[in-house]
Amino acid sequence: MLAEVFRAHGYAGASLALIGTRTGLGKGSLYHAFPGGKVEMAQAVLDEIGAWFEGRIYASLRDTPDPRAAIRQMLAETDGYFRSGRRVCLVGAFALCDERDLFGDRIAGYFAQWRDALTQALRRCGHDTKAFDLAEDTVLAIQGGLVLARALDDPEVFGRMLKRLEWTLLGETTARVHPSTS
Amino acid sequence: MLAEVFRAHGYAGASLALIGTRTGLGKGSLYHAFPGGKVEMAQAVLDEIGAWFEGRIYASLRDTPDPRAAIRQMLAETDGYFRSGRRVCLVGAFALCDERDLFGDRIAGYFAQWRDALTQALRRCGHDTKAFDLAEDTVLAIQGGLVLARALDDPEVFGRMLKRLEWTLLGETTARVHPSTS
DNA sequence: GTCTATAAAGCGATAGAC
DNA sequence: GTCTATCGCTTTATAGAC
Repeated sequence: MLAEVFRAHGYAGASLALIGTRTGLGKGSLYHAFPGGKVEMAQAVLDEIGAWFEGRIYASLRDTPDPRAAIRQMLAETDGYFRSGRRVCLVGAFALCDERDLFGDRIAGYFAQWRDALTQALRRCGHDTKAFDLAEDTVLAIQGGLVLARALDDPEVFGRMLKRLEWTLLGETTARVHPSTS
Repeated sequence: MLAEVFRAHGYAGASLALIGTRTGLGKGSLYHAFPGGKVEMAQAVLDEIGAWFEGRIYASLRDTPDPRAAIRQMLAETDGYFRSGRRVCLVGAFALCDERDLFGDRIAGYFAQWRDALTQALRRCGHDTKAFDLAEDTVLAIQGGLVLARALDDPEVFGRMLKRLEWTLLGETTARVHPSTS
């Protein structure tokens, strides 16, 4: 709920008045829950997002005995989380415009953990030397897909990108066919 | 100059006081030059950016007799424009956080023109059916590279992404060797 | 714990002198 | 064309009643 206000309006655009309206709480209640004010609210949201990705995506990528299944799960969870391109990545948005300095460590951690967990999974399913490059390119493409989908107001950009990722990460030893080559 | 203030602080964060300081002009002068206020200033900046890319990148991609040279030029100009990953894409930032509705047509136009011009160039050098997908993936990767480079505070992310693009777009029929496979 | 009232500062924008 | 002064509004944050 709190996260959605930041997602929809950005850090600067999410005024306390707006947050109060959307959460149904007065400023007194908000400052009681978050004595640090707006900065602490955003930090809590970023921590919540980080925990969600850790539990649903990163952990499996690092630990599962079936890395290919974990990668497939990553793509499916990513599609669901970002509502197939209709939802913005709050961490990416904070990195670009809003005071990156305030949340720099959390922003960097979110992306570094994703990249490193995916690198591990890729190493365990054949992509030895290319694992890091492939992981970096994947995390980066997801962010770019969200930017482009929103800029063009066309969520299908995001879906096409995920399909290409599926092919790149899993397709070469799978029965699946790349959509652009079928 | 005006563009740099928006780039560094976002639309919401670029207050008129800050703009006045950086440009060395008072509010009176600013409103004389831009009667529409802050919205008109941002529109002028977006138009200036659009014209720059049209002249330096899009036009060559569409019209040159040597599409491979135009693509190489695109990669070089892109690297230079974004200062090898140290500079943010204002259009991408506006698309994500700041009032996208105010500048939606300019934002969509920027990316659509880039994608379509690149599609034309790719069609003329062998990538027939894959040209659109490849162009979309390229534009998207550049944006993602900027997000990730800034999030991780590591400009080299952008350079590695450009190298991979060079390989994907031009490498297969060229003597160049992909850095991650050499 | 939640509310209202309010403080102090910053915002975009305007008016008018020069 | 550039400036200063100012308007009206919104912002974050606090104080204190209940």
